[in-house]
Amino acid sequence: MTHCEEVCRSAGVKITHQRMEIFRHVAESGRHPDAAAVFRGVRKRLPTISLDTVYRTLWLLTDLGLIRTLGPPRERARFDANLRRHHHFVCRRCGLIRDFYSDAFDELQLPEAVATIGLVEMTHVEAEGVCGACSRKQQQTGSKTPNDRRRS
Amino acid sequence: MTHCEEVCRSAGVKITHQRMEIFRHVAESGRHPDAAAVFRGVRKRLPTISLDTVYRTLWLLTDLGLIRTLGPPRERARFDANLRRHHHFVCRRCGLIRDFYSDAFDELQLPEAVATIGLVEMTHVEAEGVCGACSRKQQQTGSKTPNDRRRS
DNA sequence: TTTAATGCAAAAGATTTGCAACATG
DNA sequence: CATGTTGCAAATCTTTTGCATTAAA
Repeated sequence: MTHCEEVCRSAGVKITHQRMEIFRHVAESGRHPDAAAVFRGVRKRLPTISLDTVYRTLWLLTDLGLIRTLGPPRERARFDANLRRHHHFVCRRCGLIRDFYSDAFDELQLPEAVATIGLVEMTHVEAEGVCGACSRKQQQTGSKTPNDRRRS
Repeated sequence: MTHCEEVCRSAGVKITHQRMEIFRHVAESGRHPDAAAVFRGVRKRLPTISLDTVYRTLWLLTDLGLIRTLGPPRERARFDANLRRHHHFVCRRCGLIRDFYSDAFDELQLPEAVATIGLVEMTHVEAEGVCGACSRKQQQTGSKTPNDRRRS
């Protein structure tokens, strides 16, 4: 939080109420919100904030290195203020992402073949599955035809 | 390809020209195209195909288990016809995704803490970096102000 | 021929941009 | 007070849906 202010100051970027609340929301919610989720959260404290300010600020904080994005660039981004090395659990049903840690994973050696694709800057493990909440909720209502399942 | 036809047939799903071309494009392009990319590719052979057919078909093929999606659900999906267990290299600049294989990664043991989050169905490693093409192209033009970098 | 699938057009979402009003330093 | 930032509205882009037409079985 203070770190955020320092970085902004030394980058010559103004410290506004909006920016601080947006950073705080990403940092405090252990979740990995997308822009819309940040907007909903921040609006509770700053009811007049606009969605475009949220977008602009999230990308600004990313450029300042205060937060990072998850997933490939140019896609609906999720933001993460956890800069420690970590790994992700991703829920297939609801998209929830939670961090976890593993020294073993941190020490993984990439196969040489990867070097031919590009220069790897970091690696992390994605564990896909169904989160507790989702597996409690939907106990498989039994969809017969394939199309039933499309984008709930 | 024939496998695709068999699965469609036994699911009572009609085998159309569009469906076969869409599957072929995802399967043959080693890339992991999103819907728009599939549309562009398939349009070369089927100039009258519509984007919504591409969307509907991609989700249908996913439901049939013929392809799978990458990334969290409900977000701009990328599709992958490689059903072998594999891992991904993701380019930070252009979003390119390439598969690679590693027995060591396949044998990873998850820390127990993950079990409290949810039920893991599979894990894979994401290696982030810059692909060959991108590192050749942009040799850092030297952006000073942070905002220069926003969504190239 | 019957039913499912397609293509079109419009609707619904998500994200970005131009500009006048406003707040920070 | 000067400039960078915000909020609004409109523009773009992505994805989904309703419906008449077409094609597969």
